[in-house]
Amino acid sequence: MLNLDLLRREPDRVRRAAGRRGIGTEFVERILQLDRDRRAAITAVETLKAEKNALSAAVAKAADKRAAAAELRPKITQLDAAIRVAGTPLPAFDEWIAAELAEIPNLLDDSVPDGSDESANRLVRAGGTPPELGFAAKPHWEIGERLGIVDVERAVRLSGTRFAILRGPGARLSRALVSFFLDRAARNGYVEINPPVLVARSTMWATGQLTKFSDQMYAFAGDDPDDVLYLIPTAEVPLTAMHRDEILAADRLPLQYAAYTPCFRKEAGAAGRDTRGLIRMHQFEKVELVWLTTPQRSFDDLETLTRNATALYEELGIAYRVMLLSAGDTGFNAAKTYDVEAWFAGAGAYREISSCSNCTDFQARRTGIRFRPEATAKPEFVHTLNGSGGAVGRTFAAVLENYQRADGGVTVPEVLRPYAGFASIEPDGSTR
RNA sequence: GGAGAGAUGGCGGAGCGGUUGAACGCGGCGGUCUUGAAAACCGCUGGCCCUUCACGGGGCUCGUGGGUUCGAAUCCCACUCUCUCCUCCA
Repeated sequence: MLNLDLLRREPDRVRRAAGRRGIGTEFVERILQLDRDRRAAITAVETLKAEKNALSAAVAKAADKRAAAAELRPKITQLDAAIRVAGTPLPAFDEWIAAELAEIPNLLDDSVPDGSDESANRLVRAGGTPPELGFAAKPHWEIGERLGIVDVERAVRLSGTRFAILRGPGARLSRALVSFFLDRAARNGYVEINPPVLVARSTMWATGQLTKFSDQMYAFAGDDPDDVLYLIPTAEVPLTAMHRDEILAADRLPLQYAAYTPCFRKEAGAAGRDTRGLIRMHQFEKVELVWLTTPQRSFDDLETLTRNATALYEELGIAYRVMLLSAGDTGFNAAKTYDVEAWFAGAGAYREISSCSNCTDFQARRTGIRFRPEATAKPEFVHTLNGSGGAVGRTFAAVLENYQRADGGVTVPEVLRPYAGFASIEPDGSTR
């Protein structure tokens, strides 16, 4: 949610940002007008209330309270009526303004390049080199099925499309990735969290997901319509909302959290995209990294977070590149986003594997997470960052594609061997 | 699912319906003392909103929403949440 104060002070800045994202700017004047009307109403109500309070105080001070009260009653009755009339439009103003404000995406950072879509994303850096396989690379689903470690057919029987079963060494390799990711997160100072994956509606709203992923989320309706629980589309939701409505001590910042969770997305609107393989699932696992930090350092922290993500692929020996998303491609909550893309030999392309964003104070304002810069200072909103520190399914797929051998077997990247307990998956599905 | 208890500031914990936005303690900040620190002592210390260049002024806020009253943290109603016990369960 944007700061109304900012919109009052720098409406042009808000208009410019909205323009860069390719959305209309009429809302700015609409909100400013509502805000003017609202403030006029507040002033009117409060003047009347002050008058009334003064009368009550006079009663409290009077020697004969009963008599004083009786004498002032008509005047107070009159004021009550005036207060009611003057205050009537207030809740409506608040609602309208909040509703308008809730629909505005975050302001973009100046470093975000112009552009309406991913074609304008800017390459920031790249690491590693795609492997020279010397034979026709297969897509991961073919490798996985041939080895008997990925079973899509039976998963479809259980749950429908966009589900997969990992089996034997496949399941084990996947678990090895999880341990590897979590160990690296711990090494980088993240506190591991095991959060609920089912959260209340208010939590979803607070983290800005109801606008962003509203048609993406699975929900369980209870008997009561308000009694709804959502399956998280990312652990960003519980990790960020954990400190909801808190005022954090400045010396506790930054807080760094890592959580390994399943994630659930309907993938509405992705019909026909990535229908094969493990890239786009209704249920997938990842390790999510979240920072709660200060405005002074949040953009530096975004660099650190992004490096935490890319370091994983360096260790795994998988080529990657970092893209700075253009204005039009940057998500609702984010002021700036880097996508980390890993090389997929079977696809012969880089595919998104982590998305690291600085949401500045945008989510914190909705979530009510603040900190006190100095012991005596007023609380300020924290800045929140999030990014995946290991997408399990996609990385699993990338390992199969980049480490496939001519004979159909797969070599396990060095760093994963201690976790997996084997160094390769042989063509017959055995491990070695 | 059944029964009971409770919700007050960063934390703990008081609070006859009337200058109580809230005693007291802890914590935090500032000061005195000290070479420095500790201890001791003194002072300050919730949040949100409107208004003001500023000083300041005003309003709201004791889980949430209503009600009674000239006046509610204190009385009434509803809701939400938390805790304890029982039941069930990985």
